[in-house]
Amino acid sequence: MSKVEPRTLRGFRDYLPAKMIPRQRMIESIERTFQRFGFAPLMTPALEYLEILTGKYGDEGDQLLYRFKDNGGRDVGLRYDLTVPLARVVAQYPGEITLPFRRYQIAPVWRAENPARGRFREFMQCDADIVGSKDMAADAELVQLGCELLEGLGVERFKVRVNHRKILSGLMARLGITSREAESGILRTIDKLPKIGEAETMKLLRADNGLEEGSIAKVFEFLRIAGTSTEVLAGLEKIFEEGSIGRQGVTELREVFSILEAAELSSAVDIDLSIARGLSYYTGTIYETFLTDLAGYGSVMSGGRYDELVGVFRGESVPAVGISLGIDRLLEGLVELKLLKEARAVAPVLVTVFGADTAGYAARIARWIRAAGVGCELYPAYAKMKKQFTRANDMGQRWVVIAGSDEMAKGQAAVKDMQLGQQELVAIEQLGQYLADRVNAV
RNA sequence: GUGGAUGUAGCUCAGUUGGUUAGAGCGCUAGACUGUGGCUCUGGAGGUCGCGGGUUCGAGCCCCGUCAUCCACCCCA
Repeated sequence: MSKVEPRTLRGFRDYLPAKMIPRQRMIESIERTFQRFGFAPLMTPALEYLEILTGKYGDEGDQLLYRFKDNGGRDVGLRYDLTVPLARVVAQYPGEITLPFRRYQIAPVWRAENPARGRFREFMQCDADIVGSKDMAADAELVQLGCELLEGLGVERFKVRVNHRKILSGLMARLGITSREAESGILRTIDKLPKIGEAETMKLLRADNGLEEGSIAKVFEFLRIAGTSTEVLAGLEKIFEEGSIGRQGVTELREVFSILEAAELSSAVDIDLSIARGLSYYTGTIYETFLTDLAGYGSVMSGGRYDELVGVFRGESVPAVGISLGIDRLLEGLVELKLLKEARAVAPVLVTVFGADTAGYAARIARWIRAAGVGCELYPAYAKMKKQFTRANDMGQRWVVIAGSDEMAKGQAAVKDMQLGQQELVAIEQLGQYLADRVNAV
């Protein structure tokens, strides 16, 4: 056989143990948080009929779908997110799903994007959604969940930025914009404000979006509304007439924030009127979350309300809100911030093996240690002690259990704590307990 | 997808106006230390100079193509 060049596809990555161990721990933490909030697990296939996926993400999104014909000639696509499959499931099993339905799903999604820092073609999303509630209690609950997800991962410095589609629609109504194209063009320009500044934004609004001075003034009257959430809401209320669509958005956001404040969680949450979100299915609140210390890095967690999406599959519309954490982007972000300690070994204990004469004794010791619930690796070859110690050191294993012929003769093992540099002789029947006490104390 | 930059050992990089056998640090490995890791010292292994073509007596260096990576735009988890 000719040699095949080992390589991975652009935008796709291998996760070696040093990354995979912390990643798996993150996923476990996220899953625990989801369950603590009463969300139930759901799994759906990676492949969907293409028609399920198309038309849900906007023109840009459609371009980014991985699509092909399967072996039977069917048009299929790899899922682009976990929200559309959820909407499909809710519509497909009306008899088996009790509304409001709270589910979580942790699974990879695929987007044929141009890879960049923190952006991949295959990445894991962690989604939680509440389907079947139109009330802001659900929106607030998901924001709270989002904050706790990040806190549970040890991320302290982040900000959830919240906006509302109806507020943006209200602005469009004030500008007399009716076409969806013009609207998304303007939103795209507005979205750049934090990056390019006011003067440039004005230029673009004039040049790219063809807005008149009066309209530009209205956009900035809107964008300059700043301050605490209470102040922003008050400012918006002055702009939007009672009964207008914009006013509805303000009222809903006000409700979300009053719940967050009462729950004492509003400090990590801000209103940001420039957040637009590209996915076209959002209809209400929208969220994007940024790491405070990585300005310019993409959103690590986002979501929003999509009251019309389920209706696409069901006829009657069912209101829904969701939030999605991108674990791979977050992981890379934490690596950049040096907040992630890479770990190489899963088991904290290494049992030495010197030769055929003591291998059986070492295997028996390892069995006892494992029976005590302690992760334990048996050195997989006959090697010099020095070599085995070096490995334990490199792997970050704190305890080395020496099972040589001297120990075997006495029914003992020497346990060395690599961190303290101290060593003790322990009878093997006490070894499991001895190590369990120490490992659990860490 | 568009524009710009980069591609030399496992990693970070050096490599003078194209000139014989391509270097350093770190890492890896063996030993100094014949039952003990981290520190130190000594030796060793490891490179189709991303890949393909061209110019040249001669290419890591110049030209073309290609692939990959990074940055910006775009968009987002």
